[in-house]
Amino acid sequence: MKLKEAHNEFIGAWGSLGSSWGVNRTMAQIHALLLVSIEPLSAEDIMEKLNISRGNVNMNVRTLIDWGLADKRFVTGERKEFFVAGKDVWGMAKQVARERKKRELEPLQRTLEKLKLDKVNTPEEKEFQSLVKELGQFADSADGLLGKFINSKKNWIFKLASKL
Amino acid sequence: MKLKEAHNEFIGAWGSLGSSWGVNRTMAQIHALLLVSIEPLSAEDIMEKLNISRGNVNMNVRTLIDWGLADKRFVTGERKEFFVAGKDVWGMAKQVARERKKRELEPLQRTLEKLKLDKVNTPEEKEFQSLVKELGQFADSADGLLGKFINSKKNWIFKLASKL
DNA sequence: TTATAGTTTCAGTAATTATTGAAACTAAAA
DNA sequence: TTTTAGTTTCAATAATTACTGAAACTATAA
Repeated sequence: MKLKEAHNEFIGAWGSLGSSWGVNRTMAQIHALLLVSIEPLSAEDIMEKLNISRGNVNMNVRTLIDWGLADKRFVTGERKEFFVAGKDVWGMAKQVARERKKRELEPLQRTLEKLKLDKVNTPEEKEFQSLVKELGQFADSADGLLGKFINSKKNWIFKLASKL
Repeated sequence: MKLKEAHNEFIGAWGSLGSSWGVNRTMAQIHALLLVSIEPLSAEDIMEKLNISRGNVNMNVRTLIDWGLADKRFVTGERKEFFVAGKDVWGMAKQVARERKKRELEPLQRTLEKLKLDKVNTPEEKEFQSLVKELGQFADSADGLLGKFINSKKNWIFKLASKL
């Protein structure tokens, strides 16, 4: 496979995977494009290569920056902004985990927290209470585990995987 | 908080959380409704309580069954089908993990597998190759870890979380 | 058989989410 | 200042995804 071809495959795949990972297609494609580019790219470069509008590039690049997956880069002698993606897969995975923890796990925990019944007498009330409690315990463990992951050093996951 | 109120909160929350968990809102709401019901519910019960159409109930209940999150239940003396959700949070989490592994991780692994370059000479080619390799290693570890989780016994996650 | 109760499918429609493109904005340089 | 290069925002529109409702189907009972 030629490099160009592989790049395109990769960008396409990353884009369509993005949707199942909770990231929109364009954002994922821009990320992929930045990942495979050695040189920083300008908004225009991205517009051209992916055939998308300036507004779209702007919004999604901003989100990538918010997620910590890309950075602005000023190139000497150039007035416009350029962008690069962090090439460190480990750091990338941690950033994604951090975002998902925030968007998926934490709202669940907050909601469960609120669901306290006035009284717990009937079997239905008891069952509900224990459901909420179990879900809460589970969410807390998952949260703790993700937290460890996010603050871990490189290779943690490898070590962990081999330890089990 | 009254039981009814708590039920509604829970159903609403589970539904809106569903979307960020990659499950559509109705499917998540049906799941929540079944979770809080002691009695098995018929398609009609679900239609009424959630104000949705028969077709919608049917499709989403089927998906819940496919995911292993709900089961058909025949009630003696009744001709129609009733549905229940597994109340075991642990089993539920494993099912969700299994689905997400299938939908999110495995396609990534398959794609990365294909991205082999003919030759690796230029710095760009080298960088691309190492990116793909790193992603692959990472995906494999994550896959392994999830696999362990899916086949694990209850409390594995608690033990794991406390071990770290 | 035919009637009846219940389930499934799917074309059309509605709701949601992503994208465009042009106008408003900001800042550097002439 | 004014001009020019570049960035950001957002209303309008397109694309995607979910839902409805009615018709087709299946199975039991009269």
